[in-house]
Amino acid sequence: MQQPKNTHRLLRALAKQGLDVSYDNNIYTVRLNDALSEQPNQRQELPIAEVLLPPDFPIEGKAFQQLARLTTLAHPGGGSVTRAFATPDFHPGDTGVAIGSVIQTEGMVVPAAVGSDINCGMRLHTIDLSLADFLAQRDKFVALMKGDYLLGTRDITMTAAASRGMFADGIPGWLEQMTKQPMGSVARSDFAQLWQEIDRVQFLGSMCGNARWAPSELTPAAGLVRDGDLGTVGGGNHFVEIQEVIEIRHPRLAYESNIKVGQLAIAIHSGSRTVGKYIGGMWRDRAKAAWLKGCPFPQSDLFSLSTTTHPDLVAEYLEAEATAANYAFVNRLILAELMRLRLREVYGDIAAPLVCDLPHNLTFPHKNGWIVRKGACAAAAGQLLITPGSMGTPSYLLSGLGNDRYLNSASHGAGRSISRFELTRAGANYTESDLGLTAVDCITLRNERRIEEAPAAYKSIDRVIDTQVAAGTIEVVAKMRPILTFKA
DNA sequence: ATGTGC
Repeated sequence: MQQPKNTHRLLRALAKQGLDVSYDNNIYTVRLNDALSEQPNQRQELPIAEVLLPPDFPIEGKAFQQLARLTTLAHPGGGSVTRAFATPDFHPGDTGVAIGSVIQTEGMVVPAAVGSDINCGMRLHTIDLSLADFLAQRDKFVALMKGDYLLGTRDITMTAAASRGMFADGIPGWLEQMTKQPMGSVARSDFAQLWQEIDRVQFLGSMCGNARWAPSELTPAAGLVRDGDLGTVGGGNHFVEIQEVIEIRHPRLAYESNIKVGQLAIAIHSGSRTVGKYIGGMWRDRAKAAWLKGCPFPQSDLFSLSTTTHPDLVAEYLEAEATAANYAFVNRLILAELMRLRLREVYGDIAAPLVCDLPHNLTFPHKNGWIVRKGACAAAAGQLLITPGSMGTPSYLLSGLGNDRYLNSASHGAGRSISRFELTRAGANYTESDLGLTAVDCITLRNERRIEEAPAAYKSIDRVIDTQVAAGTIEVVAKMRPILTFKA
């Protein structure tokens, strides 16, 4: 495929900034000139970043710049990025890391690359309920959900032992204590079913028992803990949604997950809320404080921790990250549970089994080092993953193909094309129909949130998926359309 | 991402 003419000028502009970008068959290859590298003159050959992007997608210079910088990170005491890749939904990030970046590291971890939104991820359940039956009592359901999600009347109370179990061992640690002593909004949950569903939570096993590190502020020694964050979706592109399966493309995998055309589903996009912000922020600062004296700071402010010079801090960071990740796994479980309990209240004793739950913002162990996925899913062979569209557009259930060239990774969303700032700045006069909002059934208390996340602010999810199918990183299992969205 | 912010 030829590089389109309109990108020529942009590529030349990037070259002037020190970025050499070449294009071939949907793949942009990015190199940094030595002057812009984080380690000028220190490394013979810098790793190359590849970006999987359809030729007609807008090239965002800032995102390319951020990816290139991330790719050249190295620790003066040992450790470096060895490979990098970006998914088609990649776009600039606020903290110097483009969303959709994937880096492979050896001998170091990069807390600031994971950032605050530790274990942001997706969860999908099917619901045994027809669309007609759902819509018949939609308003009653919405009224109940407004209480849970938007007005904060939910009650997430647990023993200190359950809270400690959650941080240390995630869902199993929390369930063990909650099964003994059910309380709060989830007391009526079917705990036997929650135990059975644990196997469908991806990567949870690597977290269990790894989170020995938890700040005492988060883990009271005794008494009852009333958690204000658990069971809340959070802002930005986070949501809870009722969807309808509209297309099956992989019948066997769909069948194995109880997915049929016309099937309703619950999709949840949320993370570790303020716990991740607290732990991510703390470790960004700790990595900076531990930087070797006399060594120049990285221009990007992305400080790594080296296993050569600070093995104890690397281990402690991974434990801290697991602490927040476990919190996020339980948060998504509780969000699903609140939804499931409300559905049962309105529609009777309907089943809503878990299909999968997966992180897309985390440090994953890989060979002798790690793969950091910042807004990207693991896509090992046969692994289910979800790429949600923007508000009002379809989501995809996918299966990984284990494509090592692209670091076994896939997109986590459609990718923003218009910034939140641009959409809400004074003088911006977008109408609801300009933004594609008129046909979206979204329940939220603040209309600015709908505008910031409008369909028109995002790239085409269909193109994002098609590009990856063509590249051989994923196959499509099913496609879902949104029926009803809840946002904070 | 974050009860957002120098």
